Amino acid sequence: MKAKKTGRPREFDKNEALSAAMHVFWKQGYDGASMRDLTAAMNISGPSLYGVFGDKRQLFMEAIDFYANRKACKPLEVFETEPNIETAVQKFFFEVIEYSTESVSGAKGCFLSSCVATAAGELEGVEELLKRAILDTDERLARRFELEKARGVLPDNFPSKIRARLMFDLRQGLVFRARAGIEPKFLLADIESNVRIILG
Amino acid sequence: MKAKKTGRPREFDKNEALSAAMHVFWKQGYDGASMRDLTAAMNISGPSLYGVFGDKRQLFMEAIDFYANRKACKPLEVFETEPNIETAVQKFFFEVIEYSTESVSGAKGCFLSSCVATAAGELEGVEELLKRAILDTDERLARRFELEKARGVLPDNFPSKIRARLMFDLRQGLVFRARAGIEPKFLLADIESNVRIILG
DNA sequence: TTTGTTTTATATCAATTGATACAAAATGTT
DNA sequence: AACATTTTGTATCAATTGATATAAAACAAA
Repeated sequence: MKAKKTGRPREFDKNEALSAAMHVFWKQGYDGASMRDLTAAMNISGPSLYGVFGDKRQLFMEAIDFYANRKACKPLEVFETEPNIETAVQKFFFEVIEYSTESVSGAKGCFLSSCVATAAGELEGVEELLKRAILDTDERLARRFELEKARGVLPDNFPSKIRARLMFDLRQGLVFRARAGIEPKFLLADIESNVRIILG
Repeated sequence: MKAKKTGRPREFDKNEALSAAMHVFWKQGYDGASMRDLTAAMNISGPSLYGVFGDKRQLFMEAIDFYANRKACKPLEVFETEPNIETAVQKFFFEVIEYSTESVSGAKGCFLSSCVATAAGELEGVEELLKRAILDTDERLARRFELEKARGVLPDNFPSKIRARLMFDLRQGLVFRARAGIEPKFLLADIESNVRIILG
């Protein structure tokens, strides 16, 4: 698959560098993240960055793709693997709160909503990537609901697509509040009512 | 109230300038909006801007205050004045979709979520302003529900606060989707189900 | 008119921005 | 060994950034 290349071998892992870059963007925004901030966090030199990623915009686009397609967002993963649907919805929200409030990397909220959404206003091509990420997520969520309908757990008239969008939008509210510094305990308090709204 | 001042009179309206600045921030983000972008849109010179607002950060903070406290956000206004509660909720979402998708100023989405939320990650004092704006909105929404309970329109056990947060979070989902370029017709399609979820 | 005060306009500052030129270093190929 | 290719590190570029110095302009008070 990966052709052995000639020339001096790269001394860093591309995905690790991408992840580091994503967290800088996540915390500081696209314009707020300088190339020096980025190279420092990625632990590579300027020319190395440009050599691999092209320029700042392309690095950003790859970071979005990394987040949306490669990283395997944990809330979604949990939602798809937890056997019981009610628990799955619970855990989904729990994981959302977990990752949007942990300030280990200093980046609160959600990469898509706190960073990519802002950049969508001025950076060519970003809006389309964001739109695709949203619609894909809607569909992944709906797919699980459909599965539960087929298994007879959810009623036949369960509106999977509407509830999937609802679930995603509620997530949006959570990460927004997290970004604003509202404490996790307040966010956790609404999980149960959210679950009832989505499944009920 | 406003003492007559000596010296050369100001040649521009502060609120108009603030509104213009807000729309630039809205579209381009805090870091993406240069002082030159701002002065051009506000139609004032650099030194005038600094003379009145101090610096870029203070201008931004005033823009947030302008949006949250002075501007009288139209969706909220409509929600509070429409007599019928069901229609009020409908119109609230309709207005949200209206202002977040109209690209007259080129700024889609919501100022708070597409711009302020990003800046909250790095600009001192912004997170607190954002938090206050969210909690205040929660309360304004809940107040209307409480009013309807007192009037006997909503049942006594109606969970006003929870539904207020739910309503605000659904709004968050809408403006996020709007920012991503999802067409208004798709957003409008979910209004009815949103209304039923909030009041039902 | 004179004085004091505030705003305006021009011009420009030092610092930071995204991005490169260049040569040395490290590999595969011949 | 000699060559081609790719990456790395240093040093630096022109352009843009947020912010000012300066003096003329426009007002009120004396």
